[in-house]
Amino acid sequence: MSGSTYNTKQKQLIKSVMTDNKDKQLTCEEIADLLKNMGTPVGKTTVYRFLEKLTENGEVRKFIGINGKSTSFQLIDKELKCEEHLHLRCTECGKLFHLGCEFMNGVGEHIQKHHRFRIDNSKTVILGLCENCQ
Amino acid sequence: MSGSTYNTKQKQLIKSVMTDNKDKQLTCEEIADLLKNMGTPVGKTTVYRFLEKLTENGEVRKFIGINGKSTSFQLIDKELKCEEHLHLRCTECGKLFHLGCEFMNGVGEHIQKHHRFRIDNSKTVILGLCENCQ
DNA sequence: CTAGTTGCAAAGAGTTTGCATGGCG
DNA sequence: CGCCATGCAAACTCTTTGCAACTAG
Repeated sequence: MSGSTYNTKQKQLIKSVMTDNKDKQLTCEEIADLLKNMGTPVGKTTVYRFLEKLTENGEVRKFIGINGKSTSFQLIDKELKCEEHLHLRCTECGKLFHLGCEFMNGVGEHIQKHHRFRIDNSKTVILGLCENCQ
Repeated sequence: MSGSTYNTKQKQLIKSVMTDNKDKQLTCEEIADLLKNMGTPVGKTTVYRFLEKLTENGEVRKFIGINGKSTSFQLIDKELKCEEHLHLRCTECGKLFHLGCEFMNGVGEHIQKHHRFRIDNSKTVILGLCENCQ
C-alpha cells in the first residue's frame, strides 16, 4: 500500500491464516502457532509487524483487551462495508455480528443530532451475548 | 463486600483520588503518582490490587486498551444508574457521556428482538468524538 | 545491486506474585 | 492476637527494537 513493499512468502502465509479464520479473532501468538503447526513457521516478530501494517491499511480489525488478555485481529470483509455500520461481539464465543439495518442506521443520526457525538464505527464494538450463548 | 476487609488509610486515599477525578479515567500509575505528589504515597502494587477489587465490586469501571496503552479506571456514579444505559467515550478528550434517553432505551430492545443479541451495558463503550473535539 | 524483510535475542512496558513486615479490628 | 493489607523486589507476559543475515524486484 503506502511506500514500497515486497511480496514475501511470510506475508502470504499470514494472510492465508487470516482468511481461513475470517470468522474469528486471532492473537499474534495464535497465528504464529497455527503456522508452526502447518509446517510453515513464521517468526513471531514478523507476525506482530505485519498485523500492525494490515491494521493501518484497513485490511484487518484490531481488538484490544476484549478477550482475556492479548490483542487480537480479524480480517475485514471488504464486501460487507463495515465502515458503515456498528458491530456486536459475543463475549462468550467471540463471534462478530454486523448491525447493518435501517433502524440502527438511525442510531448514529440520533446520537449526532441529540447528543452531539459522532460515533466511530471502526473503533466501537458493542459487547454482549449472542443467541446461542444467552 | 465479599469476605472481610479492613479499612486502611491507603484504601481511603485511593478512593478519594477516584472521587476527585470522577469525570475522567486514570491509570494505576497516574493514581500512584497523584498520591505521591500529594505527599501521601501508596505502593503501586496496592493501587493495582485495590482497583481490581473496586472493579469486581462494581464501584469502578475498567477501560482496557481504550486510551493509548494502559488499563484505566473511573468511578461509577451510583446515582446515575449506569447499568441501565450505554456510554459514549470521546477518543480525543476521554470524557464519558451517559446515553440515558427514551430513544436509546429502544435500541437495546431492537437488538434483542431483531438481532437476537443481548447488549451488556457495563462492558460496552461507544467510541467517537464529542462536540468539542469534532 | 538496493531497499525492504526476516527473525533471533535483548530490551521495555505493564501487571502480577512471593513474602516478610505492618496495621485494623 | 489473628487475619488481612502493604509494598518491595522479582517474576511474568505481551510487545517492540536492534541488528546482521537474507531476499524480492
